[in-house]
Amino acid sequence: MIVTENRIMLKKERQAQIIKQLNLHNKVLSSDLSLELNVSEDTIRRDLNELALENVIVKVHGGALSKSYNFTATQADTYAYDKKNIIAHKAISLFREGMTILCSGGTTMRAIANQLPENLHITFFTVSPLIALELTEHPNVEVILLGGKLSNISKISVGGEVVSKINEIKADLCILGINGFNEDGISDSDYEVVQVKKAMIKASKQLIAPIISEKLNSTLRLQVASSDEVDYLITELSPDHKILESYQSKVGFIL
Amino acid sequence: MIVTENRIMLKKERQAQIIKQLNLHNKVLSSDLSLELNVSEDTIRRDLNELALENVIVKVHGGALSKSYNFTATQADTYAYDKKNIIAHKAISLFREGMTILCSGGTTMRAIANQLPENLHITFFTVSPLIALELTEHPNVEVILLGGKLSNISKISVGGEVVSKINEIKADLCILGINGFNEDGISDSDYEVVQVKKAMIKASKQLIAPIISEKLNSTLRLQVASSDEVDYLITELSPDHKILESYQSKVGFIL
DNA sequence: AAATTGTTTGCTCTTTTATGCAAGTTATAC
DNA sequence: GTATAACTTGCATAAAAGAGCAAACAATTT
Repeated sequence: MIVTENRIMLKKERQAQIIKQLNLHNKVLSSDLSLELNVSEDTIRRDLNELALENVIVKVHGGALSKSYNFTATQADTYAYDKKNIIAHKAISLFREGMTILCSGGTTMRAIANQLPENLHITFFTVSPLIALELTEHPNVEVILLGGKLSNISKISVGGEVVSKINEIKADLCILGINGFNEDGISDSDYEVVQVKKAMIKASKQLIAPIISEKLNSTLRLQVASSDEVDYLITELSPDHKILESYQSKVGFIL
Repeated sequence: MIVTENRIMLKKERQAQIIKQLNLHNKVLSSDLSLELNVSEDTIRRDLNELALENVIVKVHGGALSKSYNFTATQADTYAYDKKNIIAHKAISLFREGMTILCSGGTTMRAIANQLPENLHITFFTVSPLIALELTEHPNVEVILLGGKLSNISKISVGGEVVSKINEIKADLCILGINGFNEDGISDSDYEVVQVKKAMIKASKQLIAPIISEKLNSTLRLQVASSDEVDYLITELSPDHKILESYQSKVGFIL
């Protein structure tokens, strides 16, 4: 086979190009990228979806925006917002007076922090400064912020300090912001983040996995936990929805 | 070389533009936006509706208003905002490549975090989750968040853990958010916060005290530091302003 | 080297989204 | 009140996204 003009580009390489473009212009159009990189728009879309799943970019109709293009403070798109509130409610139903809860970041966790009833006395340990701030709005909640190097992408504390600090904690519940989830369990794309999440799971009696149904059946590079470690899988769907069927035997409960 | 004529604007991008205009003018007209952004008024209306649904703007007949426009406080805020930016600039002029800076919270510190030039490589240690988040927007900055119990009022980490962690640090500069200041020095009202601030000062070679002039000559219950410990007093005023006269002999430098 | 397995890519078909236009309705101004 | 601008609703169109499939390719094992 003869490569006529352009040398072949590997997937990773192409995605790196996309990110480069994004850093440069803060936005990219799928159609432009398709031309520039000599692949079909389908491929570009798949790339963008992957990068969005890894939380590196923000995908929008027609292309993608750089993450720092942080305009709407309530980044939750209008319709996902409702779903997250449903999930938040289900999660909160598991909370009991006096509990100690360990949690990471993510928009779903943010919804939980907002919906939290005023009367509950709970101690939260969190690696997410944003969640920590939201939680301090509740007078009956004690917030312990776990410090460390702050990851630029995921905005949570990472590193050995955090992990060893987590190891000292004994929590009732662990709530993880989840990026990838399938029958095998929870996965993520950032090594540092995975270390922290693993420690969080180990430090807690029960693991709650809140996830929007559209993120189900997605896999990222690194394994965080197997599905049998998950005590509660919470989605916005009814527990007997057929999408969840394959998870019934894998996780503890589905809410 | 491919020059992408960006005639096409993504929806989110357009909505970001609208918000920008709104922040700038506090009100926008659908008709104006239609012309500026080259889309029909229908589209603008739909955008405004969406943004209103997300609670980002207030939609009215003919256009939209900025959310804060409803509170009369905006003017005063913006006014103080300018002063804080002046202070931020002066403070940043003391920053050097490779420095380690220890900082607390407060709106002035926030202005500093925003104004920070992109190219500087600095390591920040901070007890403020909010400042930490703002700092992560700068790619060349390393942010170490100091964890601990999060104070509901001051929104910074406090407690023995934080203090002992701070004692392990050796920083070049310490920037404190300051509530009370007079010829005797820095004072504050929260015991826990004072402990943290004292530790921060001890851990740093130089102490920077940024303060809005109107807060000068105020005293709070607890002493944080004497004025001769302050290396740089930074206000929005000219260093030779008469209000600052009585401080000339007390502190290191006045900027 | 051949066979097997899994990944990547492009194509088709269908569904969804974004946008503008037209017709009828409501609000605001004079 | 009436006129005008702004809004609503429904519809049409084009672009984009999603699902499923098969060929091409890469990585492994035999």
